[in-house]
Amino acid sequence: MDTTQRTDQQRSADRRRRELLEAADRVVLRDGPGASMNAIAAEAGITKPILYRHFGDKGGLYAALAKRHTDALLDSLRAALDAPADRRERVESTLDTYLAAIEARPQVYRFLMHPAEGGTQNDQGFDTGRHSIPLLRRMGEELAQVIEERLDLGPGTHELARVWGHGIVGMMHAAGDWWLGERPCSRAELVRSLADLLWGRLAAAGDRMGGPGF
Amino acid sequence: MDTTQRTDQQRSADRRRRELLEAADRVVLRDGPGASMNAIAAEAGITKPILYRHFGDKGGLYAALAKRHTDALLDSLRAALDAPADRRERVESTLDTYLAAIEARPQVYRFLMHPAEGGTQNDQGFDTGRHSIPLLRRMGEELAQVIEERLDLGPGTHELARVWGHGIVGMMHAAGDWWLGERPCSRAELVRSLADLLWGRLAAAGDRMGGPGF
DNA sequence: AGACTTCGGTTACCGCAAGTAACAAGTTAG
DNA sequence: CTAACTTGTTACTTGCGGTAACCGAAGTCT
Repeated sequence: MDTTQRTDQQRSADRRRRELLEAADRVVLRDGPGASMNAIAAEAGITKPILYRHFGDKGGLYAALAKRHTDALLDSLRAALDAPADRRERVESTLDTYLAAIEARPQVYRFLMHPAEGGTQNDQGFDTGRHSIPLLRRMGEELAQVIEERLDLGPGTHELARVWGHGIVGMMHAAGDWWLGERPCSRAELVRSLADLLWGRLAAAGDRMGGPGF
Repeated sequence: MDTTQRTDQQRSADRRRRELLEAADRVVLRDGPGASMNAIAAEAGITKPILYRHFGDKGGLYAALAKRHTDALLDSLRAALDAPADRRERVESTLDTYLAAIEARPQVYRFLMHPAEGGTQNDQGFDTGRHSIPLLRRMGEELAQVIEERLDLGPGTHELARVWGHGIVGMMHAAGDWWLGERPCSRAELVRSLADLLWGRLAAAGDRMGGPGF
């Protein structure tokens, strides 16, 4: 049981793990987030206990699965966020990247936004707010960091950037979700509308005559 | 079986239904959204099949439960949205009302944002985006309507208002969720930061020196 | 009065999915 | 040859959503 051996075994275990994840991916994309462990095991050509040996429990598997997609999406978002262009263009391009991703693979998206699913009885001692979707949290933090790095907002920049990061991500997510369901306009129009919102067009708009101004 | 009889029965059934809902409420608030039908029935002093007679299935019960809270929250939001004050004040008051609500009763909030929970295998032919939380959708539509009624946004007002409605609600939700978990600042500060974001401070902020402007 | 429906309710069950225990190779080390 | 470890299995337990079938106490019809 020397070092090289150990490494070999771990290598093999990692390869196996990746195979299992790919099988799980296929099943989840086919059957939705309610896919059973049995089904996943069958797709991978093995049986349940092996899955449990590798991932602990269903949550572990789903977390691992989510991490893959989350990382991938975050990478492309980072690219859009880092492109050499002015601020507005970059914001629009980031929004568009996100929307294009959820448009292209709605099942993945659906899975990422739905991961909790308390099978039996899960965490009772809940932290009053920890249930948020990991992907959203990560995107929020990431954006917050970018904002803080690049914008000069005076004192309190740190907190402000974080609020904005999570807020903007939430805006993008909710609008995207609604848009994906109803498809009321093109992606480009949606991007433009959201960027307009962030650019303060809500505050600048004139009141409609008749009632008190909004 | 004349009309009065029928009415009496229905009245009684409605009262019962309300009692059951209140029991369910207590259990869900105590045990979280994973509360079992057995537990709810026990809390109500009866057994499962009665719940099923009243609500069809778990989804029905949860939908009824969610509707109560959703309606209540929407009422208070409407009040804030309709108050006689200028636009910025009204936006801030609406944000604050929402945040105060989720702060006061995080369990209710948690439940409202989590209602899906496909028990067995549910809707497989999924509409690619219909899984969003009903409360968020309703809030988004409501806000969209208010925006459209009161703001003059030129051509395309209707679509623009809806995008903004859902986007703003999503911003509020995500930021609130994050805030509730980490409590990085006071509610008032959060409200101010979000309103600033909506007022275009992101676009107006100066670049930090060193990198390309965000 | 006595038979007949009709509530409000219960027990006992089905099916299914998560998770686990216990066991059966095959492989490598000493 | 045996001991330990990896990889896999079968078969089980537990718990939940959901349902079928039964039960008793009312009111109703004749």
